Amino acid sequence: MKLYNTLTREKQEFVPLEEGKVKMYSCGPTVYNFFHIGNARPFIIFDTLRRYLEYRGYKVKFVQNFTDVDDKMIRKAGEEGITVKELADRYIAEYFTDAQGLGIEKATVHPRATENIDSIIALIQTLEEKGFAYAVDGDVYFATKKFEGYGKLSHQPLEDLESGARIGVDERKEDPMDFALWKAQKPGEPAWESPWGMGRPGWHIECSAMVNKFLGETIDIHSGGADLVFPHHENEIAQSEAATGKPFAHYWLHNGYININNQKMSKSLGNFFTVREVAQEFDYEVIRFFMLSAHYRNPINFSKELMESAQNALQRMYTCMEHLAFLMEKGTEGGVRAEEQESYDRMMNYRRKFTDAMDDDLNTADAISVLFEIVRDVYNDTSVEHTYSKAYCGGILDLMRELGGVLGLLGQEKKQDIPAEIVALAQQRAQARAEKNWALADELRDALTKQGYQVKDTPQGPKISRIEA
RNA sequence: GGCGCCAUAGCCAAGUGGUAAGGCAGAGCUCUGCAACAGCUUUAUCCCCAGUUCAAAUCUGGGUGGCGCCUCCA
Repeated sequence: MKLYNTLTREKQEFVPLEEGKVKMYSCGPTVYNFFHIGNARPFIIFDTLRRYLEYRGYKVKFVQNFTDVDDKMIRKAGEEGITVKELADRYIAEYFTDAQGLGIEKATVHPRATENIDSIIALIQTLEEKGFAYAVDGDVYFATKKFEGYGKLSHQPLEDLESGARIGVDERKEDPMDFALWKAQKPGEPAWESPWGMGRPGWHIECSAMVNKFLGETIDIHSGGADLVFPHHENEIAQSEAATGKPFAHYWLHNGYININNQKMSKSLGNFFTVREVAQEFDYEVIRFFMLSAHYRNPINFSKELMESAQNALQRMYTCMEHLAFLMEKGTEGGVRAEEQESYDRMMNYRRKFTDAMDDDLNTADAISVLFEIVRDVYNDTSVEHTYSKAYCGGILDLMRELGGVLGLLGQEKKQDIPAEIVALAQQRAQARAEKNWALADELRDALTKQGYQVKDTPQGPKISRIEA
């Protein structure tokens, strides 16, 4: 499998540190609000990477943190008149609601910054002892000039970063590029005891500390949004490698942005959508499908039209699965028949095409197109008028579930619970139709509609479904 | 100023040296009591110019047009 590594700027064959195992860390959300669709992209992408690695047989240890104390948290908690912890608890719960909807599996560990203060302090102390950090008035800063590799991820020499810096220079810092590891407490802020007095961790240090605590000094894959390359990930490398003297992460993966009308999504432009609000109009799965329908490193636009397009595309897959399920139900026992074998083998070969796509830097767009090729082949090779073996139909259906499952899709084959009286009405209508009593049939359909159900006469017989509000 | 990305049909989007995947929408057709569903068919020479090559969307150079990072940010 090849992965594009931001560190080397090329696609590289993935070789884990330890055979058969993968240690992976992804930067999680700051839990001060519902997460938006821009946040959702890395969650979905790297969940998919994790699923694929597991599909390939790797044992994956995946860690994703929650940043549960920072300036935004403190401000929001103040606005709402609750504690930072209450705010964090609330939005961590909301995170899991949306994440579950999106088919994002729980990480092996979801550490919270505030529950790992000890590790954070220990790491800062190590940096201080080794001369990479200095304390000023209860703040502690990382001395970027002391770390030789600074800039290797963003491929920018320190001088260039400095000359481009637009930040207001804090006079107490030895260098404009130095960043805070520990921040002294300000009145009313949550704080923890430390060798430098009461305070709280800076943003970057928590990831370094938690990677080290839960995964070790060197990990395989570190991922996040493209905007984290600098300064966040650059700083993580500096902190971790300065402390351990060892490589921090072998592969750095970054996903592209989501834009709204080619504009970056941002609060100041007011053009952002939370996953929660989009999910009111579209299924969570549509959001996931949309995210995976382009390569993860490309920027993508978000719009209602594109979501509708994704919704219809996804429906095509489910319809095909229903078609297969119908054929299977009336299928014959025993194995795949001789006359089905060629078709069956051809279908199974798509598995290889699918993994080839995924092996190529997680080309989910191509992988999805393979699924559609299967759909087309299914319709070419089968018809509701014929009978096939259960093994043949079921085999293809399972293949679609298997490959869809790798993408975290196609797991929603819904069996709607239709009340018995509704089913009875539909049966009466079917009877009326059989007797060509169209008037009665239409009357019964109206009755069903009144009760909130619609019936469609498909080649597989009448299909009842609840009318969505 | 430094570093980088992108430009493929109405829309979305793969492909990155061998003669343009896939999806959505549209159109036509099949099916059909009606309605709806569903299926099939169908739509491009790849931003422009020059070059390398037997062969380029794919490589090189030059344009043009978008965008991002360098500041909290997924």
